[in-house]
Amino acid sequence: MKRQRQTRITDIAAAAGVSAMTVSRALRGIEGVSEAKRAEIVSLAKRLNYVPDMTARALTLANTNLVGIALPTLFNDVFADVLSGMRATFRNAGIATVIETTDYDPVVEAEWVERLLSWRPAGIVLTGFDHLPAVRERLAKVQIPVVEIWDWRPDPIDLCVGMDHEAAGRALGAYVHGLGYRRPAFIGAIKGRDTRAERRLVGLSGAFHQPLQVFRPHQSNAFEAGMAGGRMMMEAGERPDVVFCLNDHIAFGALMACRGFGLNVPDDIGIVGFNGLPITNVLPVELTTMLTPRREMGVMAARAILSRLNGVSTPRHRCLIGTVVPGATVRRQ
Amino acid sequence: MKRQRQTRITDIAAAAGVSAMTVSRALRGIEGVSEAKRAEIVSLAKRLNYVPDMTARALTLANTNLVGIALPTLFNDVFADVLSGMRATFRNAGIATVIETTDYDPVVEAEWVERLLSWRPAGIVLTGFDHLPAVRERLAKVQIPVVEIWDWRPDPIDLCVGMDHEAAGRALGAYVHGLGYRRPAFIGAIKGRDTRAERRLVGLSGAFHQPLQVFRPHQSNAFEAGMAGGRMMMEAGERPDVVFCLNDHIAFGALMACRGFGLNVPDDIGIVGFNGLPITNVLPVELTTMLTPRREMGVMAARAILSRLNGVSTPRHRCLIGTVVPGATVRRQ
DNA sequence: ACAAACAACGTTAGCGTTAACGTAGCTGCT
DNA sequence: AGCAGCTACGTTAACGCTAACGTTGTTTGT
Repeated sequence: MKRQRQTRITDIAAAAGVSAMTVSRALRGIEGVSEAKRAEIVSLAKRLNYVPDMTARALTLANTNLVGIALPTLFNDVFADVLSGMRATFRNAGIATVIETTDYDPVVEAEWVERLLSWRPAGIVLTGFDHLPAVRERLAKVQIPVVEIWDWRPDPIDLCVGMDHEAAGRALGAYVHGLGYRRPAFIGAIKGRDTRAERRLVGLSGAFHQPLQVFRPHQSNAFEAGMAGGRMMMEAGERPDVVFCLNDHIAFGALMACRGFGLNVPDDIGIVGFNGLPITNVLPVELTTMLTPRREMGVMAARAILSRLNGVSTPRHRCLIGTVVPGATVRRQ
Repeated sequence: MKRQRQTRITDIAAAAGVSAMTVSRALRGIEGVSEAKRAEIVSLAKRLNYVPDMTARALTLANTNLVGIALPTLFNDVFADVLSGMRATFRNAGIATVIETTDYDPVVEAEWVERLLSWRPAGIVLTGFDHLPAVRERLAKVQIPVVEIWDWRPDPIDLCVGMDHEAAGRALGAYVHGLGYRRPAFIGAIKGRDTRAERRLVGLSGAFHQPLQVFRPHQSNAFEAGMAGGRMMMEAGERPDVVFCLNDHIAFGALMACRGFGLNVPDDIGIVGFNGLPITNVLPVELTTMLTPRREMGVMAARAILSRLNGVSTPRHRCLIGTVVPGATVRRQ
């Protein structure tokens, strides 16, 4: 369906009896137009329902104020938090954001990157480091700032603001190991989907000097996955004395599953979450977890891009750290 | 910062020794190019890292494949569900989506609409009916499909796919009233923020033939708001016999608060949620709630826009309904 | 054998906007 | 008076791409 012809800048120019350039200047607030004429043009533009055409503007300026952001999912307050900080920062800088969810699929991400690039974005934010080689190559060649967030690796495409999840797992594991737990388990998701979680698992193993017993429910919802994982754990042979969960929502589901089986937390089994989401503040028992600097991460990622856009130098790496939140779902020394 | 000069279609044309038009045809898969030449051009485009420029394409075609979607928040699985259905449908139709969150602020929405319109979108999706008059006027004039979702009203700007929240409240209230409850309360959010919730409240009052005792915690997180609301309720004078919550997450928080005060649910007090989110499947006691057709709503909203774009006639209104989920947080007859 | 039909291209012009440059008229100074 | 320096505009060309139309060479039908 062909779009209806919109009011153009020349229509206003004709109506006002001036040149298109004067209208352009007037509407953009650029000097070189008398105040009387500017007021007249602005009111005329409003009356004629004029809407500037960014596609044309982008064409002449060879530049847009768009930043694309790829996240794995929106069904996770973690990314909503990151996004919130990021968008607020970009908005204050007059930059519009375009969001995409990849559902943890690098192919979806790759297709999105191609689509996005064709809109000439000013910057790109990607979650994690699991990209197709083609994406890395493409973005390495394009001269626009790229930030990889949430995860942390030594070799970002361009910039990186994230967490060392292996170190986080190690820190959290060390804390719990220090409390005397010796038979750890892990409830996660489908193998290989969430690489960050897998790396935390590596860190946990390191802290316990042994591999963890791993349960991988396939439910897509975190609460349900947690409950299913908890049940798998109950029905497994050897019962662990503590279970680390991919995130707090899974931990909550696991907690409910354990209670359903008549187990006492933390006396019979310890439960540990990850992220420190608000739900932990309303649980019947305070969840032991690790608070992650999500909003801050979003803000810093946005600032990194803004620095690049303004030609200010910015460190290639930013490695933030989480904070262990001692709770009552593990027995304390 | 001026963007680096990208490979243009004419660069490829020069390299291949053909005209720009032939390259354009070859890359878009339009007939009129021999297979041999097309293959050569495609491989050349890849080698030269060519990225088509949508801003230029949109300019000539006076058309984009973008649909803008405004949602109040992403910190709510309801909208994540709606969005999921909508994006999947649009994606299958080859349409890209641009998301914005308004944080329930009509002013933010209005600013976004202006920004979006300047990108010449093919369609617009708005949540609810709380728009600035200027937005209604603007969108009524623009000849692009607009769908208002989630809520339902007789006078949409263009199209409407939603729920009659007053009727939903009445239905849910009638069910609970029928169970013998007579002193209803409501835990919501800041007054006037979520208009749909307010209209459900109206429906509830209707079903009970009396106004509800209303508690409005100010916490932004739903879990925390629920717990705070529950506490407010405990500390209030007259104790209700049943409390309706704005959504399931608030209901969970309220449930925890009630338990914290030593109350038994449902014997001492009934608790009712809204939406039927997955968390209800892992709660220690099955939550009485109303299941809302969120994903379906997203799919239908997207289809409505697609119909318009394809010139197919589509009904102006679509009114979906929720389903009462009888749970164990109210005593059953 | 010759026109008609067709496939495979090329040419032109235009989409709406803005950077860069040009120009007219006025002001103030010597 | 004459000129520099300013303000307030206008003109031109270009951004990258594609619709519409034009052109060439080849095939097909009779």
